Amino acid sequence: MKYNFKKTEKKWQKIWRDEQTFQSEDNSTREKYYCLIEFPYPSGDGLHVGHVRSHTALDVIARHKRLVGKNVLYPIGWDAFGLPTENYAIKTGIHPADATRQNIAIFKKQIQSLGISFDWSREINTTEPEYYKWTQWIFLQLYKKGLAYKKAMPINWCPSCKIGLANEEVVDAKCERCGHVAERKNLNQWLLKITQYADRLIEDLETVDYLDKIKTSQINWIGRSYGAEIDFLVDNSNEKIRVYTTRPDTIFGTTYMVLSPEHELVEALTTDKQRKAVLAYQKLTRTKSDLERTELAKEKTGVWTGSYAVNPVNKELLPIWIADYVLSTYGTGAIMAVPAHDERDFEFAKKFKLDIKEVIQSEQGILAKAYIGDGKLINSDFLNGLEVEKAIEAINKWLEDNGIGKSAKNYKLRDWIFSRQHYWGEPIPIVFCEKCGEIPVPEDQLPVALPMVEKYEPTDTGESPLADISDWVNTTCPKCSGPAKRETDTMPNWAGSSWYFLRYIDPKNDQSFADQDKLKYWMPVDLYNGGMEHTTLHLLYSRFWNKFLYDIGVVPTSEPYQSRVSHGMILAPDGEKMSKSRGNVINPDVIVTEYGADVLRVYEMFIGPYDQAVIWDTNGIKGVKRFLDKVWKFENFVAKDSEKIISSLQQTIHKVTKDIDQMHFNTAVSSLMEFVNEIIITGCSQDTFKTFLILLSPFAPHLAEELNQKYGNKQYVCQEKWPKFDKNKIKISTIEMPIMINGKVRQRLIVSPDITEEEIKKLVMSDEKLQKYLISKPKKFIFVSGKMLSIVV
RNA sequence: GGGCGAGUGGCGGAAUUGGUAGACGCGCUGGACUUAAAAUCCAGUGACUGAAUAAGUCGUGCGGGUUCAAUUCCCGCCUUGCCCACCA
Repeated sequence: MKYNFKKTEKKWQKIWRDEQTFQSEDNSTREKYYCLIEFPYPSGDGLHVGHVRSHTALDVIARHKRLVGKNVLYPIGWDAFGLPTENYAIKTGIHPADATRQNIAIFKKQIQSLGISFDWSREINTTEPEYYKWTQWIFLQLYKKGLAYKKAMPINWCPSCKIGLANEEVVDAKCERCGHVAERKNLNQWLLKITQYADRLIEDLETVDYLDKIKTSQINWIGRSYGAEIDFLVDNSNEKIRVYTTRPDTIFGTTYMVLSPEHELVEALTTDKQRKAVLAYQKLTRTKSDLERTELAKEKTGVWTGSYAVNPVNKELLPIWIADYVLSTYGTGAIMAVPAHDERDFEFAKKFKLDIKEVIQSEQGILAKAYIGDGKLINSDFLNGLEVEKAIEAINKWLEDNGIGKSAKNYKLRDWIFSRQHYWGEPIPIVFCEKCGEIPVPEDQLPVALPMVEKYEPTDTGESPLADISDWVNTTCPKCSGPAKRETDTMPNWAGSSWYFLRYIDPKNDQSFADQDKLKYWMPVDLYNGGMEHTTLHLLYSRFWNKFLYDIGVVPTSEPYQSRVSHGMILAPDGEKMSKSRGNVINPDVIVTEYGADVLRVYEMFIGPYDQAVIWDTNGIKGVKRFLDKVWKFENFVAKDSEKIISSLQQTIHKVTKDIDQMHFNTAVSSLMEFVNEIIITGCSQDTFKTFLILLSPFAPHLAEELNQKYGNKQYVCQEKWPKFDKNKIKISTIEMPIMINGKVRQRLIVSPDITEEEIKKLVMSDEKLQKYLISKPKKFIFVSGKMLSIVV
């Protein structure tokens, strides 16, 4: 009888749903296992085969953990605020809330057709007031602790999306969303002080188990460096310039100073003679987009202010320049330039014919390029003869003793720009009162709900569309009850996803974001999977929020995720990224309809190493279908298993268990295939076949359940016990042992696996084929028990 | 320019405390079944020499090295993917 996958898959999905088979227990004495998949953004495009890959992979793990007796939490929800939905609303007039609802319904149906064992009773949605009430609540806690503040600042501005962008959202100087070149614009923005957590975000990585490349990318993004801050007095003036440098040891090599064009001292330091040039340069850099600045990076530009600074160590006069290769947002926005030992300074000095003074001994001629390596200090007075490391210690002490500077550290990480001038996001719960100023909305008035509107178009002024809704904007001050206005900025996409893993633990709680006892039981997340594209930002932001919540005593662990893994992308058959515009998208629904969910699941697990990018191959699906058909049609049952089958079963148990643990799903599937190929030939007992069905069930749950039932098991496969590997049951009577002569395999002998060296030598000496190689006397035997024999003649 | 990773049959890929390279799957070739096709089943399938299921040579990006033995370890290159790029 042919396997009716459509009927069977529907049948089991209904049973699982009706009986709530995969619901996690909150008050359990069993050991917990929390596995988390990044919740999808319910876009209008529907589910992607990439979603299927990661959701299935963690489903295999979740199902396996249940079978070994763990209380598993494997939840799903929707990260539904965001620009695409808002843009869709602008285009079609459909309210974002309606569009979101529709998209979620589609995603949900698609995911459910795959038989993923999510606990649907915990489904969450970041756009529901019951959810974002708590996102706003967390913001208020940050605000209370002084970690949220408003500041006028130049932001990256996308003139196409009409939205402020965080540094992280500017890619190649372009808007991450639409690709339009980003500009600079001054706006009042909310910021979160993530920089205050920079050190802990680096150091606590030692306590978690992430892939090394993920840890590295977190560390690089934070970009901590150690150096010194040094004050340089300005000649004929009371002003002083503070610089940050990682190489204070080279201070005697300073030949000029550079301020960023935006630096606050520029105006005071500019002489009348230079004023015109300086103003022109400032204007030029202001209008330059980031892209132009990047593209022109090779060519250094700058202008002299007309002033000089005094080098504190030797009183030399140093001309003060402004140049846009010095960034206003990093360090102090000013540098001491040491062209002999810094590539950028060298380039600048060459172009403007400034002095180059060598202070580190090197073999190379300094005229060709800057020397940035180690060596002994020269031309540096009291530092002469010291190695770089020692010299840094010495100069730091000198600076401190003389009150001129001190050692310091710096980060590339900036505070997180948290404002967005858009409609479809969480309103920031702050009001502005004419009398009382900036007032947080009291917690009992949360959520500050998004008002229903007809128009979502962002304004050209940069204000949020919410600013146009006077009914909503005008409110009363929670403190004095006088007239007040609401904050009209909304939160970025990253807000709701920064804490969703906590909400799954207690999704219906209306007293707090989650119950403390439940949090203590479930946290931290044991396994977190997501794409590489989120390993810097989302991971950093959510770790920051969790640490903050830990500090105020409302979550039990400092780190939210015990381990983090990432999946590779699925590329289209042409080797390109799947995209609508290329027309090479594979729709998972089509595969499910044609072959069934189990085939799609097993195929995606078999397609290649989980952490690597793979190319979709429609032919590969046929192979998986053949495999599952063979399992369905299997009927070569025998009363008693052969020794060979008993051993093979144990080896398969061992391999599949190990591979699931290590996320080597492709080789787990291939060992299941090998086992089936074997029992088709030799036959196996029904018990052995049932054990095999348990091994298969995480990958092809519907088929495994159906066959399990067919062979009379009342209990579902998903409620069985995972078989235990028993090494003692493996009995191998003979092996093929290769005999190597001078490094080449010349013969293979069938022998017992525990043959001794003496016995195998005897066999070799009497072997006909080997005689011609053994005419000259063997010098050396290397015998690896149970593996091989190597002979040197 | 910097950081991390990857290069194995016609294709996706397997194998690393150094120990039979090419598991498993696709594709391909031949055969069985069929009026025919699809599906299914059986056999074969790294390259080369060879009538050969005799024997042998070569073979894991390229060039060296260590070793009885290297896809695996070391040195030097090439190619390619991803991430970050004026961070003082």
